[in-house]
Amino acid sequence: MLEARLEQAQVLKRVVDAIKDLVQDCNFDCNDSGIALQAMDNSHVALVSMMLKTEAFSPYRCDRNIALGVNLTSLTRVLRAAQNEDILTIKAEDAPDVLNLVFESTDNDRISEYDLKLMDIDQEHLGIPETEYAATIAMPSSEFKRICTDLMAMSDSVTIEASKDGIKFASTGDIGNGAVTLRSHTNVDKPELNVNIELTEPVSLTFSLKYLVNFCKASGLSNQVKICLSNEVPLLVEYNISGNSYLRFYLAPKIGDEEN
Amino acid sequence: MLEARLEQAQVLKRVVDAIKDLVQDCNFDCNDSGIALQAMDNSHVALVSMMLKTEAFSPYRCDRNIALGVNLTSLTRVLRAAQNEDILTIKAEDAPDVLNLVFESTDNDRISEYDLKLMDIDQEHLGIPETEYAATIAMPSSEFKRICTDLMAMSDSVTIEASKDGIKFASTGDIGNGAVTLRSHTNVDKPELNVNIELTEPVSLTFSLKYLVNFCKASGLSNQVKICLSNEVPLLVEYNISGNSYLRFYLAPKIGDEEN
DNA sequence: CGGGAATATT
DNA sequence: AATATTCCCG
Repeated sequence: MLEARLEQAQVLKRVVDAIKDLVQDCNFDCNDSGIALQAMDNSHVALVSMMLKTEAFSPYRCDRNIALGVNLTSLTRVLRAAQNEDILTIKAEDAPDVLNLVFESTDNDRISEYDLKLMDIDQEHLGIPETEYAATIAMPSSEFKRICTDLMAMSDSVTIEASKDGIKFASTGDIGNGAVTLRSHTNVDKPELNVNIELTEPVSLTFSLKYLVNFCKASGLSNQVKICLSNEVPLLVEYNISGNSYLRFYLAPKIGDEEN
Repeated sequence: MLEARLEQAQVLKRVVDAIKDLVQDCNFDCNDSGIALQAMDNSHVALVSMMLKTEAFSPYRCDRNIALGVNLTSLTRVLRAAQNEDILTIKAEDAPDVLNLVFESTDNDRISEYDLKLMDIDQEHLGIPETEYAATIAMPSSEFKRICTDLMAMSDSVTIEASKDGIKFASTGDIGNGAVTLRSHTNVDKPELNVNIELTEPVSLTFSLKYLVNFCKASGLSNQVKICLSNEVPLLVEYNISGNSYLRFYLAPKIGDEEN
């Protein structure tokens, strides 16, 4: 059986909220190293990869590998009933029909318990190759969110250009064009504001802003976001969750002249 | 060429926000004394007049007269990308296709740069006669805003009556009627709360509240608002911006029995 | 003063 | 349901 206790229900709420518009149904793959999720969006342009390691839970117990096939819309509905500060325990049998979620409020004596029906989902197994990226940018997640929503006002696409001078997000649209440029920046007092750019070669790629804005729903998970780019390869946007856990989004670049 | 640096992007954000629902497209007329804007609303009931003198900028440079024809909805979209505390520099060539806006964040190393496409707009040149008003009222802009929104709950119109006793805003509607009366009032400690009434003869005029509520979006520009009235003449509502700069709204009175 | 959250609205 | 606005916290 599976039993995993999450100190902050918020973490799962945010994860699910950030991916529910991309993926309708998906498996939560549970084993003795934690809970993983991988799924492509309907149009097969974006890929979501979540890993919640055992350390994210206390305690964590998973006797054998289970795939929990969940409808994310239903899960969202259930999670809406959890306060952000609630303690969330998820449980499932070894061959489960339902996923059991228990919310305990920290302050008052309320316990909410939900059973969510599970479904069988075909595993389209997704091998994600480890890539050495030409450019790796770490920046405040709020800043990335701001840039994406701001540029969304100009266009559907953004060209991300990483060079030794910095990283430039640029969009061109009907009413004009816009660009935001960031330089590496280290703030000793507030490391969460750091902008760090590591570059082996210059990169310039164009992406759909709609997807990027969607990814940014995960901003609450972490102060910082990591953006990895290489030519001809999907962009990686990564939010770290306590410890080695993470929520990653991959997005294929637009090619050719789509970049208007 | 034009190059004008505004210490606080907020000022332009607020100006544009206050007029964008009245005017869709208008010229920013730039010359060596500053940047001016005059436009009537679609129904030709209200007139907006903005003047940003050179002193509002540092530095300010304008080699020759330029009319920058701007779609205010597009400009609003671009300005939304500016933080209130950003330093805003606007630039244009002598015969420009685009207006260039640069936002520099004060703290971190972000530079956002936007080009907004310009359009040709026919100058309907508006001579605004200098008027000696029968009544001139200065009051806190927040107070004026409150009165207008409160009375909006009763009616579409407000009758403003200035007499030696004070100024009275009165509305009559289906559910009843309401009136707010202010007297001159000097507060030594907090001059921004002053109410000052200067009167050469009593005045009573009726105006559309919808427009007045709209004008009040400019309240953030100044603690005080100046309201000038004369019989048979448009109302003037003026917000001062640092120095001699201002945002003025003119509104024709309702006539006859429309005043319900 | 700015950002996030909660709320009201379309 | 998504967005715009307002309130409150950091």
